[in-house]
Amino acid sequence: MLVPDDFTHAISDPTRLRIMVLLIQQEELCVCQLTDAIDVLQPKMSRHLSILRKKNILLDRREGLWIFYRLHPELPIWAYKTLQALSLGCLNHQPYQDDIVRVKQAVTCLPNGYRMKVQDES
Amino acid sequence: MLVPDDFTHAISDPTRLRIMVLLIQQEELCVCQLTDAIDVLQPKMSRHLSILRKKNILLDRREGLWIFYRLHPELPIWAYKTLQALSLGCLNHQPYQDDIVRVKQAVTCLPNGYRMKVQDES
DNA sequence: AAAGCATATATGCTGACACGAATATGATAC
DNA sequence: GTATCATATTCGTGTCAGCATATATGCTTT
Repeated sequence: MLVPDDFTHAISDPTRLRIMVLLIQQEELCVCQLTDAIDVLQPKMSRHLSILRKKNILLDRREGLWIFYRLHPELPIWAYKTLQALSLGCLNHQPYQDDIVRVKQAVTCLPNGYRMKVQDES
Repeated sequence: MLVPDDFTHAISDPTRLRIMVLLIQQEELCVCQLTDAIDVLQPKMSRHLSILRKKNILLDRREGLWIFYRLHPELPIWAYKTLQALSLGCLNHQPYQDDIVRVKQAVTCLPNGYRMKVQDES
């Protein structure tokens, strides 16, 4: 079960906080989308996701080549509210604002096993 | 100005989180009361308070021998809400529950420059 | 269906760096 | 001088990034 000390440690790393802010907004994202949005090397992303997963803060789901991550459905209410309040502050700052923009422009994962660059929507 | 990364780092240390949970509930506490409640060595307490003070998360005020700490009045709203949500979770766990009990039993700071052990209220 | 290849993700390992604990010392108020 | 609180130093520990490599899945070809 998630305890406050584990939770605060988990979100104290800048990369992990960026992941959490994205997943509060985006419901579900695969590793490559997160890697593109936050612009880190893939092993680094994978390691941080592993930490969040092992603490039952994130839940993963495999679909073909991709592994999708989302907030753990049994995340305690206090933890969820903490994330909400925190992300409120993050959305006024960088790099969180740009992360949101980038994740929407990031590649899409397709059922046929390929990734597709999203076209400019304007 | 306080940014999310600094804030999450500040509350990621167990001792500092315990301090914050106490100060969300108790308005204002002096160093010796905090030291008694959390039961750490005084230099350790002082160092963690210094970190929170320098980040404008806590504000200090000297009164004679004692230095009182409280939440910084200009703490951003998102940070305050984050602390509220977090402390909600902490109050279901140890050592936070006992901290509250101990801080109420802790010594009182008197205007004459001495400390007095609080009598059992029961 | 099996082999070979490409892509997505995870993990061992290592070096660099940051952080906390404890002790001792310094500063301020009375 | 005594009490409260802050700071400096040392030291051990933990953690992160980056690289190399391993694993898993899905296509394609035969």
